[in-house]
Amino acid sequence: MGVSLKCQYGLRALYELARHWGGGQLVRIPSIAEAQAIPERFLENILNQLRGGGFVDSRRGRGGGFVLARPPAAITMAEIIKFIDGQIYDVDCEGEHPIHKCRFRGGNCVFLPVWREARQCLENVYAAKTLQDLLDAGAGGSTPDYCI
Amino acid sequence: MGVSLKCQYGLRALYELARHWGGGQLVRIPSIAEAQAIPERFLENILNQLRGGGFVDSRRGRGGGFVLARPPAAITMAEIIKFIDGQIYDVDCEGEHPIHKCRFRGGNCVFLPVWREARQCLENVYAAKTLQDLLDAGAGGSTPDYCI
DNA sequence: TAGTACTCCTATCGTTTTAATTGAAAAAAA
DNA sequence: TTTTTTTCAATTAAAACGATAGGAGTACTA
Repeated sequence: MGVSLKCQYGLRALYELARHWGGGQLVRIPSIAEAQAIPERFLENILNQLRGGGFVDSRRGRGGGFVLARPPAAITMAEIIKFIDGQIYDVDCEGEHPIHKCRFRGGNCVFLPVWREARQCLENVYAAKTLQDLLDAGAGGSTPDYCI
Repeated sequence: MGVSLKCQYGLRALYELARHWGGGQLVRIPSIAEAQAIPERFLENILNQLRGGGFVDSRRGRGGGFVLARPPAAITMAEIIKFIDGQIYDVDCEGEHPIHKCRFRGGNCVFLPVWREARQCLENVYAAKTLQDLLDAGAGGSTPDYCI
């Protein structure tokens, strides 16, 4: 009903990579998994998926690991959530259910504008938050951030 | 990831009842189900639940049916969604997963403020929309509104 | 060039949630 | 008493989600 746990894991993983962004240093899966409390094998899947989306690069073999493919300031939460969950907020008449396609009923749906407004609202929030912003927000804290 | 289908049905049903609000006239389940394209027996469950929440009143037997328990202007989408889905937007560190209780980690969670902002944003949107507002919005349309 | 430490890929599994169905039982009017 | 309607409780069906598993591939090291 909000952001899936998988997506939260993805965000946390990317945040962790952002923390090691300086110097292009590679971070290994077990390291990320431990730091952010993510099931290791599951994280593997997620990072793999993120790699396909151009969010991270990886190197195999000894000394391998993952790096952010772009600078933290160039990656927004909106992108990440859309990529992993498919969409930020999914309530629309253009859904799976044929009957809900009110787009084809003359545009008279009473709820459609509301869903649109809601979705837009969330998009604005998430589009305004880059990994760099999170990094800056976290810099003030004293203890490591194990939470999403 | 947004509003559950059940909840959308609930909203549509209440909207339909709002349309018949004048004169306190009772509306039968098959009538609502047909008008809003909702599975009849499923709608039964939903209306029953809404009855428990004080959203609708009902009368059994011949000539029975459902009525809105309060005027349309006194029912917001936020209330309805919270009642049926449990919450409007559920991404928080105070989740089921013990590790996510960052509330107890000194309040240093980087994501928590973002989730809060997102949730608040949605709440504002839905709290501002009463059934009466939807009614007004729908009044301009020419064809009946079968969509949520 | 063999070994080893890692990532990569794809498939599957189990649980939970959600959506929907079913079969009666109670109430109220005719 | 018969019909029409809601009410209640339980069950099934389907989908989404979270997680797991096994092996294949790649790069470094000695």
